[in-house]
Amino acid sequence: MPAITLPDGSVRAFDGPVTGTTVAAAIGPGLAKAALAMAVDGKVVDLATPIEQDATLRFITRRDPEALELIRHDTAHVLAEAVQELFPGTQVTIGPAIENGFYYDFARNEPFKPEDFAAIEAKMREIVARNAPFERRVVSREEATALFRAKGEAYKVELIEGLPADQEISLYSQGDWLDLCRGPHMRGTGDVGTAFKLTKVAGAYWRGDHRNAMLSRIYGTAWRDQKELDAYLTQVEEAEKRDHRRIGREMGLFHLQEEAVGSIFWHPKGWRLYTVLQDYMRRRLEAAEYQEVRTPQLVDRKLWEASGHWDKYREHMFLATVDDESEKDRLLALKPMNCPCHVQIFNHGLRSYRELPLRMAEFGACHRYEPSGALHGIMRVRAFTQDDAHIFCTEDQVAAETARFVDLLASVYRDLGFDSFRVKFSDRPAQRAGSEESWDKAEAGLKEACRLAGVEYELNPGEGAFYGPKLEFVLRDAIGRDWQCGTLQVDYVLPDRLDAEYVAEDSSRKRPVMLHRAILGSFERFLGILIEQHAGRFPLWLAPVQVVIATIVDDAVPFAEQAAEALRKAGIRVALDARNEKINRKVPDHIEQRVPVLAVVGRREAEEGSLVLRRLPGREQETLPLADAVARLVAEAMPPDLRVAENPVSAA
RNA sequence: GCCGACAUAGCUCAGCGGUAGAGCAACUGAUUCGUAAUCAGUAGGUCCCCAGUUCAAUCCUGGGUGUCGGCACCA
Repeated sequence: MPAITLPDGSVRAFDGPVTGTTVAAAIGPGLAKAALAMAVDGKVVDLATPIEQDATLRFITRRDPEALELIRHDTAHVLAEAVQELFPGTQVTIGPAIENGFYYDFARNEPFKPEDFAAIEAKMREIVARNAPFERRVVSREEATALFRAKGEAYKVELIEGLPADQEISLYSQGDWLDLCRGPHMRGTGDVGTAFKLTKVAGAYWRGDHRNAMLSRIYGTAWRDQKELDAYLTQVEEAEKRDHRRIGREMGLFHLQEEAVGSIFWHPKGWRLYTVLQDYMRRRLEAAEYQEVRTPQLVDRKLWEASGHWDKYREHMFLATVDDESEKDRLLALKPMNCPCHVQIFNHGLRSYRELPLRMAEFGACHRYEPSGALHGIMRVRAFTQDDAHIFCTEDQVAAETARFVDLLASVYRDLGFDSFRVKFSDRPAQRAGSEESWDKAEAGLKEACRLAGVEYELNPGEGAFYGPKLEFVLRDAIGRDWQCGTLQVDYVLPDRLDAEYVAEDSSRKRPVMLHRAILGSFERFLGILIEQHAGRFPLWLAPVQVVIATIVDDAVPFAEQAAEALRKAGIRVALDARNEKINRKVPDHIEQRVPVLAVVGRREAEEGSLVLRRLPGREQETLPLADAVARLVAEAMPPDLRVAENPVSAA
């Protein structure tokens, strides 16, 4: 006699087990029509699932948040049926709902092509129109295996065999077609609707393992209705407009070419942006009591053998030799990391415990031979510069240094326009250096440090560095994408391998602990993120060109030059546009170039010695005497770390 | 690295088995103009590279390189 509690608190009793379909019908025809699935005691299940005991029940309609996942999952099933109807012999594997859509992986000798989409989508619409009910059936393991084996679905057989012994095996059919699936599903294929679109094909390894067969994956997007689909497609277009590669080209920041794959040619404007960021970081590090160093690019393999890189990461390292008989036995490697070199500086001379914690920073230029398929604009390159530092400290200092670092990192992110970040804790990976005891110690130490620093994290098992556990700091950008930037890694291994030591208070020799840490990660990657975050319209203090002075007539040029000089002397990055073009033309040109401030000078301004300031792409403008304009812009362009506090503490 | 697509002027793109075209940009000239693209003219190409097929290849075939979308990788 189940008593069913509805979201409004009302209770309905039934004589025996009832399905959601029955309950919905009992409540009203409108609901019966709208209910796609239901949440029983919070768990989403098919509407046709019998409810046998007292429960709370909530119906899921198209407007509920859960509907999207159901729609997408069902669309994946419809896709799979369509594909098997059109391309006999294709095997199905898995097809989950994902953010914004779904995919389905198929095993087929010939991969699908985008040209196939039109036919597949047409068939999908046909299947949706059939509105075959999704019917769930629980079968025995043997029955399921035999069924899929008979259909020649080797991957499904493998999936079934991999399921835990106690797991129920369910099949979902839609008309004549059927799939191994956990569910839940909506009532029938008609509930999918028509707001879906196949978006791309891609290869994907079976079970995500590169040693396995390559499957053919079809991606799609699916929404409640056409309006949502259109909105999504528009949003994708907008995201493309922020692509750092596109903006980099449009603003003339950098370029890439095949003679230096994975390395960036920074153009003057791009390099200005880079150095502005670097100058800022340098000030922050100095204020946080780091000492900056610079270490070699080319280092003998001996050091990499000692550090352990030669063993574990040789295939990612660029090697260099000299074509000279006397050098024939020397093999150099471009550094992929800075840490071994920093230990060399630490080791140069006897260190005292009094020097710890010793924070050694370097804007370290590194080279790594990344797989060709991983390269992506300036975000994933083979030559990059880390805002790297290593903190040599005692075990007791790890917690305080972690807290200190997290404070610095949070403040830097805030200054750069990112208000929140997530922290992931990555523990020991399969391939690693160091003893189990040292890993136990390092992991426990870092967790304790997080606790003391008040850092909340999510666990990221098996993703630590080969020498130690790490914290990863993940930023979310303006359009909701996540970027892993900062990192903090605890390392007991490298000091040992490279024999770092200091003289302790009791005059014994002790090993320091090393904390590897970065805030931006790499300048290249971070600048890519920053470009996309701001869509190229940087805050004034970061903009490569802060002000353009645009003239209206030639008579205004001498004063415009004078004004440019005044701004330049005041530290403003200014350019003069004295082209023989109308102001009507200059305005859109500089909007496209994402110049933050346009200063217009016509005959009138030249005569009275003023500037008309206009914040692009806005339309408002104000006229100021030159000196006032300079003062105003200087104040506004001040980097956040140099700004005078809003409410300065008065001197005692 | 793997699967697929793509590579034509600085940029965006069109084109065709008979050695290429537009718009914008560039350059020259005219215009001196008041806030979202002034007018006219000129110049600009190894059609990614290397082979092959063909009387003839930018186009067809094969190989390579790079880029793009995924997958895998990311110390």
